[in-house]
Amino acid sequence: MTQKSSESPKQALFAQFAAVAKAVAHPHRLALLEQLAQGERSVELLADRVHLSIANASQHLQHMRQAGLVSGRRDGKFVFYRLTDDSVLDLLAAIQRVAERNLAEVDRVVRGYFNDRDSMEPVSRAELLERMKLGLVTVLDVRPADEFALGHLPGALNVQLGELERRLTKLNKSKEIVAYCRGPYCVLSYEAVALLRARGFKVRRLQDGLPEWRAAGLPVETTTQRL
Amino acid sequence: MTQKSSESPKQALFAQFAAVAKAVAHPHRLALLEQLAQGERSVELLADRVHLSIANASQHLQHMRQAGLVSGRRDGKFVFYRLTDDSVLDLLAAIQRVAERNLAEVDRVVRGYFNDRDSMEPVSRAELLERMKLGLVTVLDVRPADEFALGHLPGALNVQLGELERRLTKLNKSKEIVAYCRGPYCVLSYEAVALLRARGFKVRRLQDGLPEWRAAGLPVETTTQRL
DNA sequence: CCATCATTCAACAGATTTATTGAATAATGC
DNA sequence: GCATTATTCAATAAATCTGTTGAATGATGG
Repeated sequence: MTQKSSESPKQALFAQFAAVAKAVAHPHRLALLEQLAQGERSVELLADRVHLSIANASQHLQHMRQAGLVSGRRDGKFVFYRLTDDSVLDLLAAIQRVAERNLAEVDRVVRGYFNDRDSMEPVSRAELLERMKLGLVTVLDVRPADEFALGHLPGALNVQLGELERRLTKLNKSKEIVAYCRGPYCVLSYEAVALLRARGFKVRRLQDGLPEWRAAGLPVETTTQRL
Repeated sequence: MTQKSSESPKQALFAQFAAVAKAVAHPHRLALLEQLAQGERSVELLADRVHLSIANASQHLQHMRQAGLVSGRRDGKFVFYRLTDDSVLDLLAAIQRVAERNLAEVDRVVRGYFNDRDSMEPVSRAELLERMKLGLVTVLDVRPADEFALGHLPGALNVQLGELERRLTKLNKSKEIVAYCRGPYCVLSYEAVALLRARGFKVRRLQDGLPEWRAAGLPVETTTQRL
């Protein structure tokens, strides 16, 4: 982590860039970052969500802090971590894109969710915006209620995965549904799409999650609006 | 590298994404990728440029191939590697951006090249295009001649770092100079800017390198045009 | 088919990373 | 001050990653 200044500047730069890459190169850390993409979180909550021991989560967070990916703020007994920058979201999205395009294995995993690969094409932000204006789509937010309450796409319905089946009848079968959830990594939306499609709905998922939507300066609602 | 299918799909995805990140999380591999961003290269040439043993370079390349970052093609005795996809360029650029924004250490290294930090602001592709049309800038390509011959920005001058000082007098001091070289990581352009600025020229560097320019679908010249 | 060259493979030691444990620090409320 | 809670630190063992070496493979040309 500490760099020798004896190296050539070029090598020193590469070493620094590699340090950034290393900081995201671990499944647990990616999971932590996905959580943090939703907003500030305490160490305890993060550890719980990602199923890590507190000490381990703390260690990973510190590692990422050293690399400049996250920063921590102490408030009373708690330390709240957050992403330092929107550029971190870009990085996560870039990793996902490379993985999706290049890795047969990701394909295999994703295919487990979908019968028909072609129709899993995600909807871009721009396309969704346009179709929302025309009233053509039902926007579905599949995140937990507390995250939804803190901000969601305008007019979105919040239905968690577990409740989805029960509430199916209330969904308009003629409108296309667009599901979204967290960051670039959220798998909930994949699962929701798979479930709804199996029931005959026309569903796609949003390319990115809420953090990217927010980062793009698009409108976010905070009022709860339930099915 | 090989993944247990016993994991939850979510964990499996994270593991795959982490594998991609790991594949770029090493200074030597970043150096190799920078070379590959210029175009196909044989293992031997890569090993030489990055100062690695052949076996070591081969190992790193295979590692990256497994992660889907590069792909190899055999032609006679040689194996030529190339980036599988433009999405890899995005990933490299994203890493650099995070590092530049967040890491004090990168700052320190870069500052070693520049006296005056504010004026090191890079020029965006769009801005450069516009100023090129208006004839306001001299575009300077500081890559080796062979790379230049294979493609460069329209009207660019090719002067390598070593020759730069000798050819100074032929540069128009009233026009702004924009220097560029390889990918997002190329340090040559930083050095060129530092040198020229020390001589009183008005210089900035292009935000990205040639690969990004090409990937954006912008025009590339192949005729050699010398100072 | 043999010699040569480019690349890959296999095996090993050395270095780095990770998860776990238990102790240390920091802030709070009584 | 003292007990409690949240987080960090330190030490350790297990796992993984790196670079080197020398041998194996694949392709070419005589």
